[in-house]
Parts: sequence; structure tokens; C-alpha cells
Amino acid sequence: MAYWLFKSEPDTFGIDDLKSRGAKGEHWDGVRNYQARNMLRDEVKKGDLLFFYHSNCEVPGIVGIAEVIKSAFPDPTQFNPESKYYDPKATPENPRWFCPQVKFQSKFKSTISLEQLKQIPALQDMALVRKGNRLSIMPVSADQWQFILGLAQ
DNA sequence: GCCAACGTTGGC
DNA sequence: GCCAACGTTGGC
Repeated sequence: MAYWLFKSEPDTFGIDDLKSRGAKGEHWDGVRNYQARNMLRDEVKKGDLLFFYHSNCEVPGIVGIAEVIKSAFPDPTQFNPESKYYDPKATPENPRWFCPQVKFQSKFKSTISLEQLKQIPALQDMALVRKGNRLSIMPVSADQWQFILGLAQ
């Protein structure tokens, strides 16, 4: 069992959108970064938990928790010419991008802001708080997970 | 295989 | 909307 942090823009797909999907959850599509892809494809497993992070919004930060309910399968948007995530070099026989299925677990009463996270010495190893970080999928250690959980109300 | 140009992410 | 920090692309 591993822990992760997934970023999403709330205007596009926020934690409330995931909550509305209920027990069936939603597939986490649109990841088009190789480092993130490799983690999704090789390491993110059913039963893993993730912090749901809102980016590009008024208060960027962790807003809740979701659970991986199916490990990665080929991201269908890569085969769809109508999709903004279409990749002409990907084929069903040789898919390039992958997505797991996740479902809502809980939402924090208030956002644990990036500003707050940056000020915690115990979390300075997280890619999230490092300057220029653009990874949309990143691992969270068990210690970091517990520490951040302690900040949630 | 180098690297300039370009595109994207995401905090501010 | 700005722009720093990356990542990707493509000419050579």
C-alpha cells in the first residue's frame, strides 16, 4: 500500500466532481508527463490512497483523500482525435498513456494550503514544495502522509 | 546528440 | 495575466 498526491485543477475536475461519481469513481485521465506516467503505470496500485490537490486556483492545496480502485489501464483519451489529450503516436496495441480509476474517500473541512505545507520542515523533501515543481503525480511517504493527516480537521 | 525555440504548468 | 521553471520538439 502506497501513498500519492494527485494534482487537478478544480475548474476542470475538483474533489466535488470526484465525490459526485460515488463508488464507481472516475478514471484519472490526461496525464501527459513521462515521469508521472511511469508512476501511474508501474507503481500506483489498487488500494493505494492519494491526497487530492487543487492547483491553479485561489488557494492551492490538499483538499481531501481518494482511493485507487483499479490500477492503470490505457488512457482512452489518447485514442480520441476529438480529445485535447489525443496522441497520434499512441495505438491500442502500443498505448503510451495510462490512467487509474479512483474514488472519493473524504474531503477536509478546510484546505491544507501549499503556503502552509511549505512552512513545515518535515515536508521539505516533498517534490510539491520545491520550486518549479510541475509533477502532477508524486509519491508521499508514510511519515509525510501521517503528518499531513494530522493537519486536517 | 546538441540545443534553440516553443509549449505547458502553476504559483503569484 | 505574468513569468519562472521545466519538458518537448525538431533542425542540424
